[in-house]
Amino acid sequence: MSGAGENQLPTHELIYRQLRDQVLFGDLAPGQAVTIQGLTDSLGAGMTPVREAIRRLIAEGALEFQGNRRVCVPLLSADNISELIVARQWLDPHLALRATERVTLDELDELTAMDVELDKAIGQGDLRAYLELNYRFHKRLYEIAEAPILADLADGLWLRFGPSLRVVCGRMGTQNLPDKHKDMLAAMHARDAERAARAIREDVIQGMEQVRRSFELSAATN
Amino acid sequence: MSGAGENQLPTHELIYRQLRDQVLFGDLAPGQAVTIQGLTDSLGAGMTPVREAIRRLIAEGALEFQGNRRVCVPLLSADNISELIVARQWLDPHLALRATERVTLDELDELTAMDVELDKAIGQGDLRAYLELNYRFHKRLYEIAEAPILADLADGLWLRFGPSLRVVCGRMGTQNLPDKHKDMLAAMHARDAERAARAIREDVIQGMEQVRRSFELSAATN
DNA sequence: CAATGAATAATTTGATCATATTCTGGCTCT
DNA sequence: AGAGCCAGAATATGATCAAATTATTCATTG
Repeated sequence: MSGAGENQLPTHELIYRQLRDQVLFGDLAPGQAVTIQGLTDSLGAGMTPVREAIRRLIAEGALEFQGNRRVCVPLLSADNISELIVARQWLDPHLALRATERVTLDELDELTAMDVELDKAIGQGDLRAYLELNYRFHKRLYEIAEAPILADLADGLWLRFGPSLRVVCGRMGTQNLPDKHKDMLAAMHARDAERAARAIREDVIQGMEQVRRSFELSAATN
Repeated sequence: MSGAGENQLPTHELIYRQLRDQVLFGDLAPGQAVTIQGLTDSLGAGMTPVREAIRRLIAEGALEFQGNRRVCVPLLSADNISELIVARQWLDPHLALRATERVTLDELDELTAMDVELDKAIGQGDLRAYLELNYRFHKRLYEIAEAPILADLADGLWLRFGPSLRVVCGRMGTQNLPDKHKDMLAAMHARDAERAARAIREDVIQGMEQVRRSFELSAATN
């Protein structure tokens, strides 16, 4: 068991992760078409792995299959956004509560370090870094909650609003981005699960309502 | 435009649906291995469509990828079951509440008819029919709620406990299966959304706790 | 005569399959 | 029991066929 020269992941897994990140961090715009042949070219892989990655992302709601045989990045409706808000408003606090009951001091340090990085990204106006770090912060929280099924559900929601989030943040700049993480980390330190859950709930609401407002604005101007 | 000889669905979609039903209604036992070549033989399709169907089901949590290149039907742990109970206890009542606000009289008749069929299946001890009708009843409710994302989440949970549910019901017989549907239908008729939500919550708890108890028993005897 | 529209041709893209290659797991032999 | 070999299954590629969208042409009309 060297652990060093371990086999690399299969191609379809790599393609999946690349495409997933592109959706999650808004490299693909909402409504944009995704073609198999386009990806075989741009990612330099055969069609079988690409097909599998696309099917997976469709199943997760990250991509949309359009009746005919076209695939695209979903364009959210106002109702969709409301649903996402409702779902996250329940899932995220629930997971934060569980995480507070289970978190170790090492993990708290880890989360704190991530939040420092996050602040740095906001300060530098680095949108991509903000999106990535913010996601990883929440994702780490899901893991600590030790509820793999609920974590899967919460994780899947990010894929659905990722593209829209990028658009919204691109318009508003990185200054007034939500970050209630400090409240939450303090609550976790104090082992006050209820307060941690409340803090996360506010973080979620603040971020998601921004998406909703931005959507309503763009709907009005169009 | 005859509309008669419309094009049949693509093979990968057909394979997906067949496999999905097999998982959902317990034709595949928990822990059972699922091989690509086995399916190409038994379903008479090429490997590409089979691969795509399997990836999709893995993404939905209906199948499990086991590190190496093996795939199997997931074996639930006690913690997994607790998570599923928590998730359904929130999702199903929420969707029932929305459905009550939107349901038409025709749809109520439709649900009532399904429940009659369900009673018939229970009376005849037809387990497969019970599982299928019970699923379709809840699924129809999800559709009526007009919340596609939340419905997707709820729908995905069925795939996770489908195999275990079959095992449990097989052990207990069809007599004391949960069916709080009559309470719920009455509440929907009266447009009492809160009561409908409570009824569904009891239905869910009753069914899922049975799974949990059965799991604990089998864990104790093993 | 210019412009619009339908019908058809051409190109692009998706779906499926057959085949080659690689890796895992079991079995045997020492 | 441990190392190496063998069988079988999964991964990945490219070719082939089918479908859909786009481009083009021609006829008809104002």
